[in-house]
Amino acid sequence: MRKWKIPEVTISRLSLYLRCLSELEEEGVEVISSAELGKKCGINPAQIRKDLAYFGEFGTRGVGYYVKDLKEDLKRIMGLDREWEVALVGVGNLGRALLSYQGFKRHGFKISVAFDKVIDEERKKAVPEGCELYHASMMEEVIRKKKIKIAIVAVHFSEAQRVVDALVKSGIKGILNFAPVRLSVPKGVVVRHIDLGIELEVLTFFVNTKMY
Amino acid sequence: MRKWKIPEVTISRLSLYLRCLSELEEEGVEVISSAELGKKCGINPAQIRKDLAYFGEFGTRGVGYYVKDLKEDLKRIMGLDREWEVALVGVGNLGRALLSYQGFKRHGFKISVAFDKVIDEERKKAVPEGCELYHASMMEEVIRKKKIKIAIVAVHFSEAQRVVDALVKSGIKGILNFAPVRLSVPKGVVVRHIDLGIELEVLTFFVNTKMY
DNA sequence: TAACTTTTGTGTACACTTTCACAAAAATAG
DNA sequence: CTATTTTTGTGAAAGTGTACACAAAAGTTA
Repeated sequence: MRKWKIPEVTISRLSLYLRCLSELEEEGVEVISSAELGKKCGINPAQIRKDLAYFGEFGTRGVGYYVKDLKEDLKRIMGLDREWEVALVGVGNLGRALLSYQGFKRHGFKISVAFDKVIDEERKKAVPEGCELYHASMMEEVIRKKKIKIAIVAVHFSEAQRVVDALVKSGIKGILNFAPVRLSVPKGVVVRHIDLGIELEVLTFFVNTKMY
Repeated sequence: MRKWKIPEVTISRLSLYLRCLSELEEEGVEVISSAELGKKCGINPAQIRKDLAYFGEFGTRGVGYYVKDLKEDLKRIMGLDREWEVALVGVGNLGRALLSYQGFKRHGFKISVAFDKVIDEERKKAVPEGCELYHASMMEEVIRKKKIKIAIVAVHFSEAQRVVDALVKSGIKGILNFAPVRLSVPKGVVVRHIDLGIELEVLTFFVNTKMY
C-alpha cells in the first residue's frame, strides 16, 4: 500500500497501539490478533489492519501479529527507535510541571534545554539534571547548535506567535503548543495544540445539555 | 435546524469562535461577517455558518453577525453563562500546575476542590484561596454534596480507572483526563483525553519522515 | 495431501465532514 | 419603489475516514 497522505488520526492510533503492545509484552503475550488488540485499546479491528496497511504487511494470516516484532516495526515507523531531544520554552507553572513529568523518558523524549525570559532561583531549581536553562535570547543559537527539532511552547498566549516564529527560524520542525492561540507556521512544520480552555468548554456543553 | 447529534468538532470550534469574538469585542469591532471571522480563526466561512446553523439563525443577511450578540448566544449555548465548579483529582506536579493556571478563571471555571491520597505541607501550600484540599477518601462525599459535575483527572495511569469509577458514582458528568489510558465510562458521561505522549509521538512521526 | 480453521489484507459500501454554490433576505442607493 | 449589493442559510457535491465482508494465505488436523 504505502501511499502517502496518511491521516493524523492514523498516526495517533499507531501511538496507541504501541502503548498497548508494550503492555502486552510486559504481560508476556507473544502473539495477538487484531480482534484482541482492538478490544484492548477500544478500536475496531478492521481499523487497526487498515492503519497498519499504510506501511506494509506486518501480520501472519491465521496467526495474528507477533507482539515484539510489531512493536519494533511501529517504533521504527514512528521514528521512536532513538531518543529525541526536546526544547521547552517557558518555565512558568506549566513549564515546571512538564520538566518534572517522568513520562517523557519512557517515551524516549528528553527535555534537554529550557528557555525563559526570566532566569531566577525558582526556575533554576525546577530544571533537572541533564537539562540546561538559558535566557530566551539564546534560543536560536542553542537550538541550532544542538540540532533540536521538537519544541514545547508553554508561554503566555501574547508571546506564543513570536516564540514560534523564532523556533521555526532555528530549525524546529514540530511544535507542541499549550498557548490558547492558533499559530501560523510555514509548510513543513507541524503543530499540535493542547488547549485546556477548549477542552473544558466542550465538556461543559455536553454536561450542560440534558440530551446526548 | 436544531437537529440533535452535533459533532464534537463543531462544539470545539464554537469554543474557538467564542474566543475570537471576545478578542474582536475588545478591539471594538461591532459587526463581523463569516468571511472575516473565518480568516481570523482559520476556519472556512461556510463551516462557521454550518456550525452555527445547528443552533439557530444568528446573523443578518447582507450585514453579518453582531459580535456582542453572537458572543452572548454562544456562551448561552455552551452553558458558559455561569461559573462552573471543577474538582481536581491528583495534586502532583501536573495537578499543582493546573491549580496555579490563571486561564480557568477567564473561562468561567473554578477548581473549588482538590483531592489526593497524600496530604502534606507541599500540597497544602499549592492549593490557592477558594479551593479546598481533601483526602481522596472524601471524594464521593464532597463532590456529591457540592453537586460538582466536571472533574480533572491528573493521577498516575495505574489509578485512573479506579478514580474515574468513583467520580462517576459521585455524579460527575464530564472528565478531562491527563492519564495515558483509555477510560471506560457509562453512557451519559463525557471524557476528553489530553495525552502528552501521543501528541509528542505524532509530532515525531511527521518530523522524522522527510515527506509531509 | 486434502479438508478445515483462523486471521490477515483489502475492495466496497457506508457515514460523517467539509466545501461549494446559489437562492433568499436584508440593507443601501438611485 | 426598483435595482444593486452584500452576506446569510442551506441543498447538494466532494472529500475523508470508518466498518463490513470476504478472498487469500498460513497453520492445523486427519
